[in-house]
Amino acid sequence: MKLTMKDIAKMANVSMTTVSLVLNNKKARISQKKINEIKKIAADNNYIPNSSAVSLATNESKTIGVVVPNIGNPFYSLLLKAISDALKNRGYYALIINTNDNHDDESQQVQKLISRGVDGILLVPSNDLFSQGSTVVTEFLKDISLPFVLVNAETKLKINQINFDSVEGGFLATQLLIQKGHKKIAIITGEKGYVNADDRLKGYKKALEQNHINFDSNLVFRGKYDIQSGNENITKIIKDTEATAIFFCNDLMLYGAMQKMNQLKLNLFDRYSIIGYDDTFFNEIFNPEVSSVKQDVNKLGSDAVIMMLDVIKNKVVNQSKLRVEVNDRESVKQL
Amino acid sequence: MKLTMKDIAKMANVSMTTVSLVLNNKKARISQKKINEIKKIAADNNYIPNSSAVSLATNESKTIGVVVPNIGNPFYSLLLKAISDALKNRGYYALIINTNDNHDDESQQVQKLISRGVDGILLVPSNDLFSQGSTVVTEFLKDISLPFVLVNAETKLKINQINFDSVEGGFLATQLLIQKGHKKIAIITGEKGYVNADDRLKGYKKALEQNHINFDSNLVFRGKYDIQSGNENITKIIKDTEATAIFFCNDLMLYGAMQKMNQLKLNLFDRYSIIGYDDTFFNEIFNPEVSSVKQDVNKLGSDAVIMMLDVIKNKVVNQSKLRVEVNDRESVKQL
DNA sequence: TTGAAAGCGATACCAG
DNA sequence: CTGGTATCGCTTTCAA
Repeated sequence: MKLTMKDIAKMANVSMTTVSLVLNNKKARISQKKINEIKKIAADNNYIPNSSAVSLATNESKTIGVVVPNIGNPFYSLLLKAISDALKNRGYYALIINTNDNHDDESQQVQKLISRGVDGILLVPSNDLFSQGSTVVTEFLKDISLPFVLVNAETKLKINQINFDSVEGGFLATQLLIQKGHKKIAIITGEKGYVNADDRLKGYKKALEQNHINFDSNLVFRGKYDIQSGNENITKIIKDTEATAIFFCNDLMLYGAMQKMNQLKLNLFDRYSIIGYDDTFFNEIFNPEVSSVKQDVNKLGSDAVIMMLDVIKNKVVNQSKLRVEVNDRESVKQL
Repeated sequence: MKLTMKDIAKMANVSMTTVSLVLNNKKARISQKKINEIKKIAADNNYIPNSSAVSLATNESKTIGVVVPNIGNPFYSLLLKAISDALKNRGYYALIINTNDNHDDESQQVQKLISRGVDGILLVPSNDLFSQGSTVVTEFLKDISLPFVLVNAETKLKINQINFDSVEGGFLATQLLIQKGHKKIAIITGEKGYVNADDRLKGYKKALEQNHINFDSNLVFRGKYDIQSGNENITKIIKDTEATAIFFCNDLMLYGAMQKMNQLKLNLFDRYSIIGYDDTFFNEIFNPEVSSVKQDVNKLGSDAVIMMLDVIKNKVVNQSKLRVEVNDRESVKQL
């Protein structure tokens, strides 16, 4: 029983063209009288345009596909929130796909999104993808036959991408620890190839170097950016190192370490100076409040959307790198 | 340059009908030879069907609108993950809208979703809606001219809905505290009308009553289910009550209270027996690990999706209430 | 200032 | 087994 433009045209005794013009506020000089009349009929009958028809005719869907590795992870969920709000404000819809950090699924879903007729794709890539090496990454990305923006990851390819300066993040975090007198600094970064993991490690090394501290590969640990990994790695750090400080390359791993320490009836913060990464809002509920590298996720999300729409409109290639800063709270203490 | 069915038909020297039949695997008895030929052409040329056209012709979009109050909140983000995974597994897409717990927006977005041509809506309502009273709720819901399922909230209306038994949750939590000898139990529930808030309070009262403990309205506090509210209410509880235990009706408020106590250099868990609600995974990283009412969010999400598809298919009215349980860890101690 | 009609890319009914 | 063709609801060009 849904009302169509044709119905309205009939009711108003005008053509469909006129109705279309009026309802889309086109600046065709239709008499004010008709305009009012048509608008009233539409409103009274609660007319709702059929967007499939609109899409078919205009060849655009006002929909952006958003591919995310894991909605459950606080970092991604906040990013998603920023993206979805930014899209909404611009009259776009977000078709959101959760890949569970599985590249096969990711790849399949991207294809489906394309077929689904989205105008573009915001791709927040899985760690699984990057850990497969740059050949796979390149192959995958160049197969995407639609405007897309790579979000929160970096490649050397000439494609649209926006991300944080992770080298800087790693550097700043390490620098802070060094300033406070630490020399034996353990780092838990992401597994080989994981998104941003190597950059954060690079920043760590750079800070050591600038301060003439020898790099010790025994202080480098890797995890999957999840609670479990924090759990496992803290055990190794206690057992195998003399570290006085730990740099966790994401907060979840830090929480995992806290958990483990609690189980062992030890206090993570008494034993080590700690700095995390992501500045998750949970950090401020602890005692001491946890210092962390702060990335402006809101900006990442909204800038990504802006870039996406720009790409769709102007067919340009954009690259953007956002600065990060350290939110120094209480968990880093003078040695 | 995109390939259409027409093109394929031409290339294969058959009609569009045949192509459509073949590509959709309809059981029309087309000769195997042609089937192979057509499929090969489609594959070789990387044919991608235009879904707007399909939707227009079939009048279904394989898309479900999902309206959520706040993606950033861990409870909702986990629910969203469950929903989006369940939809994906069934070949549906999720059009996700974040309303920032604002009913005006919620209402607008639902209308847009309808116009967008979704097949149905999963509505996880805002607290803002329910706090406006049942007249508004009723008006709003009965205006939705599309199959929809109300998720994580309850109304007396004869509509599709799925939620947790919050009376039971309130009861179980309180019961546990009473069993451990507590009689002065403060409760921080949601503000008047907030989703599930009154049910949890009802369960609290029921437990008191069954144990012949007088209800004391001075022990009842209300918040907005966020960190800030926990912050504010714990201050009042310390100052104005002699409570020995606190029942937080969601974990975020509990975290807020922890934060405040840390700032005051006090320990929440030393001073009070604590139980939360939602069983957020963060609960297990604390010392002591936090007891909490556990709701199976995954099941809520996937059951909601199943119900949604059932509703679309069979035009029935479903109602479902999921049981909850208490995950008793370490934060409730014998008095 | 307004209308007729040609698409957009599929589906599905009806013939043959 | 296969093909013509109307149809879905809207946009847009061209004429009037």
